[in-house]
Amino acid sequence: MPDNATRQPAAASAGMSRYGQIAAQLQQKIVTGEWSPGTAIPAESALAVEFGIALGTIRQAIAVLVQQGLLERVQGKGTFVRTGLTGGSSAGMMRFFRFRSEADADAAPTAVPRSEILSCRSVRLDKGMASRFGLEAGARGLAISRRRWVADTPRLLESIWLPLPRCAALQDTPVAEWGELLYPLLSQRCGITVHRAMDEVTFRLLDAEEADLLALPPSHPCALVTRQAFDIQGQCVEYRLTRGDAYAFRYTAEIR
Amino acid sequence: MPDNATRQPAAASAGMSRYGQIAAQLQQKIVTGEWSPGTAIPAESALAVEFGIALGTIRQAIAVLVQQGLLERVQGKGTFVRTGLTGGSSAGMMRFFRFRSEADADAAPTAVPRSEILSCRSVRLDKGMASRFGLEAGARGLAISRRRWVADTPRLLESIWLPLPRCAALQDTPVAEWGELLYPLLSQRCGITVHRAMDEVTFRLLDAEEADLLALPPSHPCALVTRQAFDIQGQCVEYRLTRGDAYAFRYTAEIR
DNA sequence: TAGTGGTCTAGACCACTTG
DNA sequence: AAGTGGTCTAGACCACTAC
Repeated sequence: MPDNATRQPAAASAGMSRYGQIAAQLQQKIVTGEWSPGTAIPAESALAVEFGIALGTIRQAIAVLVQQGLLERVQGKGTFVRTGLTGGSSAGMMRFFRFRSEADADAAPTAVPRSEILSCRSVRLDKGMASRFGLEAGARGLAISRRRWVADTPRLLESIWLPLPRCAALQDTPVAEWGELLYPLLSQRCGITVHRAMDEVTFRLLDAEEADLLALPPSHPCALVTRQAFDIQGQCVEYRLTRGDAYAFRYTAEIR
Repeated sequence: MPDNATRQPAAASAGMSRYGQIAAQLQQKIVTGEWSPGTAIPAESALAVEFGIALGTIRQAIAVLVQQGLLERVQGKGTFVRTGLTGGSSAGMMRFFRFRSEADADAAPTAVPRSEILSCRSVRLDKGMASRFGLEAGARGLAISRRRWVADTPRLLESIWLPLPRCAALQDTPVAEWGELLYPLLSQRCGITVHRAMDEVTFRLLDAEEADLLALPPSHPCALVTRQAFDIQGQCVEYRLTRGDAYAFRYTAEIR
């Protein structure tokens, strides 16, 4: 067996297992974009040769990144860098709400809501929002107001903030061409991959303007979902507030 | 290498990998109680000999059950059958609510609320509840009403149903000896291990009686958590409705 | 048919826990 | 010192996917 010390040049090998070090190196290739989302990484056998380790060890390293959601294995085809979140039913707001069309009682699983951009303008970010995006106080961002419809009824109200140098391309895109989902747009226009998001749910009453836009009575109760989305480097790329009828809120969680 | 056909007697080996079959057999030993919660299972080497397979294969089988939450590995000590849920902060209702004492603003992480049993009586279960518990229509169950306090303030109202032959031992235990948590009680008195639970959250308004018990105004908004808890065999062993002030509701979820 | 990941073996040595 | 799980090797064959 070759000597370990000659194999690990100067990496961050402090108390880390071999496959842990390899996993970190693979993660670097993904985060830096050397391996881009959707593409296949080299075969296990090739990587084993490249790193000078056994097949089982490179498999263990890959397993770590699969667990983290960075890679995806497909039998017979290869191992692929995962595409970011789409904002569809699994990651989108519809997993928090169950809206019924007025017609049928327990309707079909609700599809992606139609998006109506109410406003989109460049604003100066307050200190908290700027630091969230890793910008200096006073930096600018994009503030978007969006209303989402399900079957001819306004259902969700969203206030979205995006960091501005990164998302400038959105300003050059007519809102008519935005489509229904934000994340595919961020990917295509700004090269931003949303890899992870944190949602926090609380409860309050609608103010007069919100109630009007949602066609609900003033002071109607609403669920408020606060989302922070992060790219593959762990940088926050979106802050969003979503309001929807509290009586349509329905969320299921499994414990252990 | 020994012949495979001689090694797998008559198990459910239909299209299943070797470690998958072994995992199923280990799961049987846990579910049937041959290996009880909290105890160590035989060492990997012993199991490898017992099943006539390589160490790596038994490790893969164990990994499956660890992933399922049935086993827990501890380096240097052994592999243990996991103890059930406790209903503490990780699995309990406090992960849905953030109550503040009136004194200090952003207080310490709230501990387990004190439990006050309002009533506990044997009732006839309706058809839905009975079938949930795997009982025939008209079977009996235990209906418990419980109020939970955090620092001298009533905060949560719970209605709990339990299947009756299984939980009969609770009727012989004075409520003064119940303690603050239900699941340890179920474990000690009835031998029931709660292994998994499903929570569903919705919003509605408190009725007059509920509001009175929670010292809140009538028609105050509340979060309603509906829980079904299951034992290690997958049998439902608890149905619970929990109501708490909607303004204290706060839940965080990570996506991907 | 060639290439991929999936399964499995039979060893070895290491790190941690316990008596 | 003995026993446990954790890591790693260097092979083998199988199942699936593509061309």
